[in-house]
Amino acid sequence: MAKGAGALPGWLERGIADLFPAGEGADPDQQLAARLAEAAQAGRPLRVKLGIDPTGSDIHLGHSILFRKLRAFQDAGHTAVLIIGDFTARIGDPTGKSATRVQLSAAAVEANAETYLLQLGLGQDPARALLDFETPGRLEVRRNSEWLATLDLPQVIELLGISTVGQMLAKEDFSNRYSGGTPISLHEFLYPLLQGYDSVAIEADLELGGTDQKFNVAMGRDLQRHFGQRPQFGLLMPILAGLDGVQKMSKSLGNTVGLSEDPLSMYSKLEKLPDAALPEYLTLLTDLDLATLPENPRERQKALALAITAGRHGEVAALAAQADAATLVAAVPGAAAAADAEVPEASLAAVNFPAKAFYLLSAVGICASSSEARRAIQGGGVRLAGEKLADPNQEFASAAELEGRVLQLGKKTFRRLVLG
RNA sequence: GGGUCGGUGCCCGAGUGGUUAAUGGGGGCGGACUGUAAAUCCGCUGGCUCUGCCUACGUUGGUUCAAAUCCAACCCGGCCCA
Repeated sequence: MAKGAGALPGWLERGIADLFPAGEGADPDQQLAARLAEAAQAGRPLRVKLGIDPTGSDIHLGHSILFRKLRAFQDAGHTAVLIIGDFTARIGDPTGKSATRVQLSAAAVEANAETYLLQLGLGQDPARALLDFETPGRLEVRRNSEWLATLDLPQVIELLGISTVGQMLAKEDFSNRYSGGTPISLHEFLYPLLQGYDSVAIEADLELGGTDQKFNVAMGRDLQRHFGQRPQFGLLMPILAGLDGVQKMSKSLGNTVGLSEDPLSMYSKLEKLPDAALPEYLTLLTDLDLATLPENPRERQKALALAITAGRHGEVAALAAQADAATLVAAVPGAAAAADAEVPEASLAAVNFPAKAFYLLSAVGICASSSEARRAIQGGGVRLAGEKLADPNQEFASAAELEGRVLQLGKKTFRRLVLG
């Protein structure tokens, strides 16, 4: 657990990877607990900064741990300042990237920002929303183009003067790339400075981030000091491992659970999470008390999947997903079971009949290509209404004979064929 | 800007004129096993309504019966020098 987290409330301390500074004594500039006490006494909520880079459009569970922590601050009466990095997204955060990021257009960034806010719960039932959009004073949404777009060259040079090449190269990512011979564009050096300047612009008391953000958060402290402000605290959360339990959760690695996924896919992905990742997931993504959970890892997987699914979709939907997942997976060869369960539908409308089996699979979208479908069938991984398909060239004369039947690929992909 | 090395399929990485859709590894998918997992073993892994036809080795041209492999120009990157 983080150093110096002694007198902190449980909601704050849960799951954190790092908190700094964490000095001794009761100095409100060195001890977050003291700062919280000071704020409570003055009746002034802390300003808790979280920056998001609107570069992708789907929020997944990995992102949500920061939002959960931010929400916890909101619920404790503090002000969440959500910064949409619409300006910095156009530079591209080099963090964790082996290569220079593509710069995004302003329009694309804006579109992404909109979908982000919707996924965070803008206009949603506050009970299910990730952030509290409703309570006055609990949320500010800012775009950093507000203050970054108008910086002039002398100001930029001032920012550049605050750090040194040595400091930049000390950042793990930059040093890896530098020593590994991967290009680093000069403008990438600006990113940590601009993110740090965000803290100045909004007068942050604390910045939330993943552990990969330590450098940037620390930079914010330097900049605030330079501009005569009290430096913020840095609160870092672990980077969530993906469903493989090894690599970080990332869309490009295909090991994510999206917040907007349907209950069944969310549940079924989570209930087979590798054992090693369970404690982390339970701590970071649920409020469950680990001490009271059953020891059996299988039971824990279920509890995890149920809790997270219920958080997004409600208890009823989560329980239904659990039941469906059980029927679908348990009864692999049994078609009858799968026939009752909630299964995503696939339309036969785009299929030209007569249709050969491999073509059907691709036309219906269950396989990415017809060649892939052919292989899947030859590999013995495809079932129609429970019957294994043996011949990729098997022909189906009309949609009528397929309607209502369940097409299955592997153990977990099911599609009910419908006419529409 | 000069010198030099290099750009191969999702990724890494072999291949330096001819059964090459292109060795191998990783990843992914499927099968067996299992706790629905992990580990392990096996198979598949460019596209196409596919007994055949397309498109592929940075880009564009060229040499050749034949090129990822040779030549030229260009684009992109590493390193060294400025």
